[in-house]
Amino acid sequence: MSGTAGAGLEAALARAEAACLARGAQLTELRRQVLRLVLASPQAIGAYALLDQLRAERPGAAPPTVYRALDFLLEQGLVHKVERLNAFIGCVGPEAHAHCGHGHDHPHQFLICSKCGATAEVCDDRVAAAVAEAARAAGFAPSRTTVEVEGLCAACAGSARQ
Amino acid sequence: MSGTAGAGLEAALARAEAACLARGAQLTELRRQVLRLVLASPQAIGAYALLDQLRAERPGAAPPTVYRALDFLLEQGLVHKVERLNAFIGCVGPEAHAHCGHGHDHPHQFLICSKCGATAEVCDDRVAAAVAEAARAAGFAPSRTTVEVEGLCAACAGSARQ
DNA sequence: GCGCCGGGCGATATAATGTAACGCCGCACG
DNA sequence: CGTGCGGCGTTACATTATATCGCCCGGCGC
Repeated sequence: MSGTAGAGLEAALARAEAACLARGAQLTELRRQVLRLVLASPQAIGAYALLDQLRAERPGAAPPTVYRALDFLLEQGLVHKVERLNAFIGCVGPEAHAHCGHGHDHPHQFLICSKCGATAEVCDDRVAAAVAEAARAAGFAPSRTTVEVEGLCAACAGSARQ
Repeated sequence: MSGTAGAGLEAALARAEAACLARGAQLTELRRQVLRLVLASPQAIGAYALLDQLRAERPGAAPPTVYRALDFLLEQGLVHKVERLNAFIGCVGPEAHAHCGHGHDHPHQFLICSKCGATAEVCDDRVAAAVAEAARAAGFAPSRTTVEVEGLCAACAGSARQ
């Protein structure tokens, strides 16, 4: 369900490069490698799984190596963290959201399948609006919002009698 | 902001007891102790902080001690986990929500103040509905939902220039 | 009574996730 | 040059969570 296939991956990396360039941020080789791994993963991937894969290209890699790269990618909105899974997932692409009027810090929600583990990112403005309004009603000034829904994805719900 | 004060704490424990009884679950002494500590905390509290406090009454306590109790309390809906903080917070009370038509697995959202750390639980049906609808639109069958908003609470936003 | 069984828990060990701190290196800038 | 700063290697450590084994105790059937 997730995971950016083949050529799409290269395109996504190119877009990421451009986005960073436009903002004066440097997508270094290490960061690009980590981003590639995250994007290539069909599911949300943990930092240490990422680390294992990274070591194929970069034998000396240690936890800080991958966490620093992830921090950068998170700041740039190129990946998101799925809190419920303590795992990371590539963002569909900030510019993919540009068309709906959002910047690189766009609102997003996750749908996490408890059966197959697939995690889909959706971008529903009504959810974002409802959350923002509920917060304001409580006198709260929101900065960042996490919405994660666990359940059964269409494929799993359809293909299985439980 | 959070934290069930004095007499309210005892009342909440009594209600928890009754809720468990009604469902055939046993609120043992250990579980009651842990619940009391969670409810008494003014903020969301980590498992290990809980463990430290628990050891005052129960010197031999170890991580599994507190995690097992927390698992039970989570299942019973007596506490919630705040994923962004890896911490736990007492539920306002399932029956406090009974009046708005929800069971012990009621929808809820958290407002987490980045300045003072206070975490407030709110229960907004419009948010829940928007999330449920967005999920259904994607062919997704939701079971459990996490909504956590980080930002500035009314007190911190009001009292501070920054 | 006696034995069995299951839940709750003590206790030890270990896994998984995340950070702090130090220092090197390369590069831009004066 | 020298100076500063960002990126990264490296070591050590902190924090969060789980696996496993085994005891005890209470209920239940015989």
